[in-house]
Amino acid sequence: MDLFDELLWRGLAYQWTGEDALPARLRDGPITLYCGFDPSAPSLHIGNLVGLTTLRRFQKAGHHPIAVAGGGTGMIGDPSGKSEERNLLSESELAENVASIRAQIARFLDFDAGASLVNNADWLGALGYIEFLRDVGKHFSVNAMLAKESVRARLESRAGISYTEFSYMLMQAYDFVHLHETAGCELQVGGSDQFGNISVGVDLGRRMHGVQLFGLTWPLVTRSDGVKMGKTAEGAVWLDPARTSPYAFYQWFVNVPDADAGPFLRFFTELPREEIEALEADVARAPQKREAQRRLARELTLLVHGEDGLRAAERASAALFGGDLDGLTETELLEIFADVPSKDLPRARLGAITAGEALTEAGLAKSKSEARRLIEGGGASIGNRRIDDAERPVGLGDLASETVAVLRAGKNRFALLRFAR
RNA sequence: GGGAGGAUACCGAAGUGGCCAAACGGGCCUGACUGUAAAUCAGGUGGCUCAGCCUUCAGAGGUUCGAACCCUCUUCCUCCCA
Repeated sequence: MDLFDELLWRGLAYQWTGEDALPARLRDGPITLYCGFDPSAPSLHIGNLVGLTTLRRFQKAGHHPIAVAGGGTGMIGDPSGKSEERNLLSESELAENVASIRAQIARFLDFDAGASLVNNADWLGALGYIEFLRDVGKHFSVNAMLAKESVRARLESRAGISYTEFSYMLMQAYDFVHLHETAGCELQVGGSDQFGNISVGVDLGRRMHGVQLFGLTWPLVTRSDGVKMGKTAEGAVWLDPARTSPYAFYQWFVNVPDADAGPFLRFFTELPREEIEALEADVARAPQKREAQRRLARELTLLVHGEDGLRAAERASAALFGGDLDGLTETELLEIFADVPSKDLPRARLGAITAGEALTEAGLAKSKSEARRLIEGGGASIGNRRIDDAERPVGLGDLASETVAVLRAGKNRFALLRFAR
């Protein structure tokens, strides 16, 4: 099975330009391709995973991936899928973000073996306006631009679209052509929402240089239960362990609905077809074991957080979901302390702090009222014991070990409180 | 430029002087049932020193014993006329 067939099988080839010419070109020999990443936050998140793993697949198949941090386009703002004009970041903020994202991309791509990361601010920033209008803008028809879905949606909305965002697609198209000129890049990959922007780049390549460029998009990844991709009650699931612990990252994948486990294994992992099909059969036969979800979580946690991160995530998960919370030792609890949401409190508060306050301090409830409601609804416990009174103090008897109390909200939200001496 | 109608909690949307911390729907949280599912049913969904109190109904003033609701000004939005 060659790369393109594999992408088809995995459901990653959703829409592409050039019809049969693209798979033929891929069979022809190594190709240079790129995928853009939005540097508007200092960390990538789960939503960027498909792009990262797709570039990785190409590199493993002998191609040359370029990750493009949109430091320049990030200063403009992509109108695709946005209902209103977005806030622009400063140049220095973007530069900082690009720097921290580089380390995350390095986990997926081998920069020593032909992969590279570039920041489009480097060439877009140097571009003169007149030069740009003359060399690039000349090739675009406003009539055609107005017909693009991303623009049309905004023209019809009350928010409208600024000239700045309207120009976005020209910038992205120019990126493609520039990468072709400087690095021989022939293919741009992205999510299906990018197909419009990508095909504009393909057109520009033909008009400016008479070359055939290609675009390939994957489908929008969604969850069958409607949970937003990479979202939890606490917010996005980030790749940065300081923002989302390996434990939380791992847990997000363990909790993927059965129906999505197979597709996600295909999208995100490099497991071979037979193995994925076997795991899908496992889900059908014994869904309660979550073999597929566990494997998915394991593969991705290993890739993103390394051996140590995976070990910590599995250790914490086994301890908390193992059933016997009271059987945990101080050492075990301290080991998982860093991975699970947790907080240190002075020993003096032991015996004085109420259960409601403890839940709030631990971050399981946003306010004491919410903690109270949680308790009244029977959804909170310390160790394995349900809390029945928000006012009852948390004392020595509630500790699972010498210093640590294990709090739980609902079925699977845990937090630790440590009352150190 | 003239005229009409709007702005309510995460979102949508009722309410138009006291019975309003504010109906209903969605979302979200929790319980039961389960598989750390789904579906279903039930409860909850501003804050606190919680049988009470405090801050909310675009913003600022005012009328009133009492205002989300009435009046004035301001900001923003929609529609009609030019």
